Amino acid sequence: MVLGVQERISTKMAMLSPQLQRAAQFVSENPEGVATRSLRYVAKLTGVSPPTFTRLASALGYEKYEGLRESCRDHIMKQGLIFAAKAKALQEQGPQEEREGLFVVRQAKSTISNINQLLKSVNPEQIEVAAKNLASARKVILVGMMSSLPFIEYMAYVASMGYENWHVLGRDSRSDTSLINGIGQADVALVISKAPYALRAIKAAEQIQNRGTFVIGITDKMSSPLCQHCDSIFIVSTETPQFFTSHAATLVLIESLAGLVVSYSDDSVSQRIASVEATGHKIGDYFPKS
Amino acid sequence: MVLGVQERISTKMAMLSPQLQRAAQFVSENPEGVATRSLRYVAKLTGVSPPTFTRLASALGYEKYEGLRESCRDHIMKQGLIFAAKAKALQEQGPQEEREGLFVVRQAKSTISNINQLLKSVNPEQIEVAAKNLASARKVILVGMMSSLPFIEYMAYVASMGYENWHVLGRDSRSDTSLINGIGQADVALVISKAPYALRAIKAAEQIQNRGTFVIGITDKMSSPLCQHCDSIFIVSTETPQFFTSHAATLVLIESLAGLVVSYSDDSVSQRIASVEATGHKIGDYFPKS
DNA sequence: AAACAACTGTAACAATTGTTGCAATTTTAT
DNA sequence: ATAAAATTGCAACAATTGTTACAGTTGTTT
Repeated sequence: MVLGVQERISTKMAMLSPQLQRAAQFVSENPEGVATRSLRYVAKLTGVSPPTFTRLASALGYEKYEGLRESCRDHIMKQGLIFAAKAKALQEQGPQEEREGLFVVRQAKSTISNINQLLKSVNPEQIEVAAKNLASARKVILVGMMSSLPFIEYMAYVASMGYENWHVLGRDSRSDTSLINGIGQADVALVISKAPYALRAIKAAEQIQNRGTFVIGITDKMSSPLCQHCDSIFIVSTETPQFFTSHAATLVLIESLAGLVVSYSDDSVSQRIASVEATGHKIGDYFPKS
Repeated sequence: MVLGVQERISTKMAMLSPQLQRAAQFVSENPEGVATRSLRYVAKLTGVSPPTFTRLASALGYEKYEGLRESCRDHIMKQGLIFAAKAKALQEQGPQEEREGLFVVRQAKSTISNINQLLKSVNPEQIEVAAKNLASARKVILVGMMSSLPFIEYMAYVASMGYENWHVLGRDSRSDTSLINGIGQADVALVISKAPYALRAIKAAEQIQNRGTFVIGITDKMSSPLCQHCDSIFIVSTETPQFFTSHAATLVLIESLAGLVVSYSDDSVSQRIASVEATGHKIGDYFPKS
């Protein structure tokens, strides 16, 4: 079988010179451009000299540049065919269709619809207020169990780059009690709970609120037991035609919150974020030069 | 508004000379060909002399042949944007981009665009194959560090309801080594790594692949260092206008994968999922009557 | 520190491109 | 039937294309 452009690039990318990598990345991201425009034009667009692309072609195992271009043509033709099938699938949308290949399309569709619903139902001001609260809190408690825990941990990870006072509750039960005992009115909690609602998350929200702490909740329905223990509640749908529920729309809200929190913080926070990443590079946590 | 190729052809087709009609028909049926190949090549394919196409261009109201070609390029690009039409509905939100209250909207917009790109670029068959591999693997190793870890853990959580042979690598470094040593050709690994790429994730993928294990990768660019250590790679964009990157589109892919894996499993798996949840209710993990 | 190899842009190149003038052919009008 | 008009392909053209040899630069090794 003949290899496609993308395969060739992903295999050989590592052993290419800097400029060739730059060219390769462009080809990988704009195969239509390579297929439809001239070498010189593409070179100018990439900010690389024309010969670089001739060299890239032979580095990828093509005899001439025309070979690479031919591969790009193939790529867009194939994509067009696959795409036609996807588009048709999207139109059909009949519930009788159990075709497995269109799984992603269905998932994507329901996610987009969930996101739209989030936008319609949510009050921008409410997000602002929540973000301001989180940014100015003495301590932030993040609560999430079961399927919600990963998203709480994602939030914690993002926050950990800029803040040191964000804590996750739910990782292990022993430390949880002491954490709850230490909080008060100056603190803020963010709780995520989706059906089926983890009892511990609801109980935790209740206890935290009883201590006078401001509780922000993210759940899936107004009828969720979480609602009654929150000072600010966000409803995000998790509906899918699939077996499992989808948390993608929730993630959009979380990412928005995280972004806003940073924007409400002092410069010291953004500086800390930058330095954390720089340190990571120095220590060798990250892959060099990307 | 500027007219497209197809419109121009359909309006003027009747008043064209025989040869020009022949050429026009070809253009109408193969706009990709016109966009990607040379005039002379297209002429030979159509069985018409080269000048005919130059004349067709001016007959259709283009200044030069390049104008016609440019129109064909547009036509190709448009195809990829059918899904993006959905996103257009969001843009009616207005151009007051600077307002902070629209943070969610911007986040939502870029997420939807990322999802669209996922649909465009991903091959349904490839997902099917990956899911089948995961479903039939002796052992599944999940790898993710830094910001990707929460999503790996989410996948692990979902899988844990139906399978017992899924393991997360990266929670602590000690158990990792022994885990890697125990794997072989019958196993499958799923690795997620986004820029900045965690060195440990890349190294892990490398080691795992060296042991003959099938490696499925999810990353953000073809130029990612993860690519070269994967047997199957998915590219999902994380672009946002914001400071942080967005993992929402990645989550859509993960959720699709998870759903497909279950659909490829025996009934025993779905039964197990049901019983796990039932047990959870009995033990009191979950909030009653939901 | 010197010698080496690898990388990359400049400039000249041969090939190929799109275009146009012209002549041969067909069509239309008288 | 004849002339005029329109259509079409051939061939020569200028422009642009992809390629290659060369030289300056870089970073590496001895």
